[in-house]
Amino acid sequence: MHFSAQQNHLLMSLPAEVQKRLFPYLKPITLPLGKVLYEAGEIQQEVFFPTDSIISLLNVMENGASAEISVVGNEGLVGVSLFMGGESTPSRALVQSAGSALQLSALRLKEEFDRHGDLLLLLLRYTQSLITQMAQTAVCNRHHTIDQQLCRWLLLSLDRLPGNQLIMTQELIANMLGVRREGVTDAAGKLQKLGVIEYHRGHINVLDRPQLEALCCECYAVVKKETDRLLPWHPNNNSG
Amino acid sequence: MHFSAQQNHLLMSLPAEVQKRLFPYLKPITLPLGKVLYEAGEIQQEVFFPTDSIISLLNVMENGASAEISVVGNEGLVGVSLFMGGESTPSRALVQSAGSALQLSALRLKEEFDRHGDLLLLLLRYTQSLITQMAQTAVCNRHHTIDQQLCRWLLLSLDRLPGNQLIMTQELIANMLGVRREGVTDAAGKLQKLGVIEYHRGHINVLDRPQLEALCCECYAVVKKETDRLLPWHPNNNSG
DNA sequence: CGATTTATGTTCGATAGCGAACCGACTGTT
DNA sequence: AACAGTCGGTTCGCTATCGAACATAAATCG
Repeated sequence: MHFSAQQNHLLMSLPAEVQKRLFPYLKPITLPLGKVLYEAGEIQQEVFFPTDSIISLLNVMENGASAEISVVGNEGLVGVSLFMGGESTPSRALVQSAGSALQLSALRLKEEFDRHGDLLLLLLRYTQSLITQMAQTAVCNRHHTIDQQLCRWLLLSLDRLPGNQLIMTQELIANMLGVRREGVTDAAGKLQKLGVIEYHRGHINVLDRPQLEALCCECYAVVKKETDRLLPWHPNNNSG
Repeated sequence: MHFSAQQNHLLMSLPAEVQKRLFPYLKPITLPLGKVLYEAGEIQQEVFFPTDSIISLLNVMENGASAEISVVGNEGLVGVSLFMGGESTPSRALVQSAGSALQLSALRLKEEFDRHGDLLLLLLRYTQSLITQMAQTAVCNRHHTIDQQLCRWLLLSLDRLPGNQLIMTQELIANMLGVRREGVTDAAGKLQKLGVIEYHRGHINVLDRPQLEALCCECYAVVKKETDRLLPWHPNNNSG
């Protein structure tokens, strides 16, 4: 295995045979914060398997207001519309946490997908977990306070990061949640007073994850439970 | 063709060969308002192709509050998790407008799906259009007023109905949108004053659809445009 | 027919979040 | 060391929506 220790769960779940075919075409890339992997409506030429980066899928409105509809980390891939058949989507994919990813051309992905083997089954299940996340985001946007949503968002990010620190300003979080920056300042202030997090100029440390989960709405748990069900993470432990 | 004139677009788009295989197994059923096609988390045994009914996919929260995440009419099918691989989903499918549908057993659907032919391609594209709808619902919930959302909801329903009338109380609409009934009363009252709609105890008549579209947020158009792109509706006009 | 249920209308106060403006403090640069 | 830019904190008034309670009229049913 010639890639870094931080790997992508989807890729690692595949049988050795599929890996052998795909891995030569995976191109490691680094993704800086804020990079746009694809714009709404743009024909996508590649998919991206994050390894230690986090990508947000955002819907952007005419007036520029935005809202995150799902998050992708090393449990998934960016670009499902390629194999779903649409080739593009009305959302934007934005790097939310800098890091690395493995890039694969649309051509190679489809070649393997069209073999109708393990990759197809895996990617369809992954897509269903994305659907779950979007649906729950819709509900959360309707019913929950900024405070709760911030907790959800922190937990989703934390799950996709190695440590307890996020590099993320309140302004950026506000864009993701589709709320004002002041609203995030307020919510984050409360969490800091409670000792749940600690932050300083774009660095957020989560100090008490259990309490964060307690303060969160049910949406995080619903998504997590369903994702774990759909994608029980068992690396295909082939050493070859 | 031995079914009623009102047909399902997905089924009609399939090549004659696939239709020949599937149609013998389609079971016509009638769906009364309020019927639950499946409950959250329940293993699904059938999929449903609405012909002149409308089904809402709802996420229901612990406290009973709900929100519609997408709508399915004769352009689609209910039960994507069957072929996506999850077998169940955390949402509920509820009959929003009484009518008919064609029911197909999971077994038969999967049999055809696993041939990796036209049905697979079609259903994946349809699933992508569902994803679009959910994503836009999330954004709409975040950024738009009840007034705008009611317009969106009316348009989505109208597109899936033959005439201009909806059988639907304000209470039920409120459940779909995840808002209070009073909010819907208010919004509907405004639309009636403007002469856009006319309603009376559970019956809503849309009088001025162009104006309804003008009052609506962009979300309706985004979803419609993308759905038309993904599923250009060309019936396979075989007379056999 | 009268009684009950259902659908809609109205009001009241409370509150979450918005938009705009402004400040101060920290950071990195030259 | 001075500066500009970034990040976070605070304030004000405003509006959409909520929660609750109650009113009215139409539909349904005994």
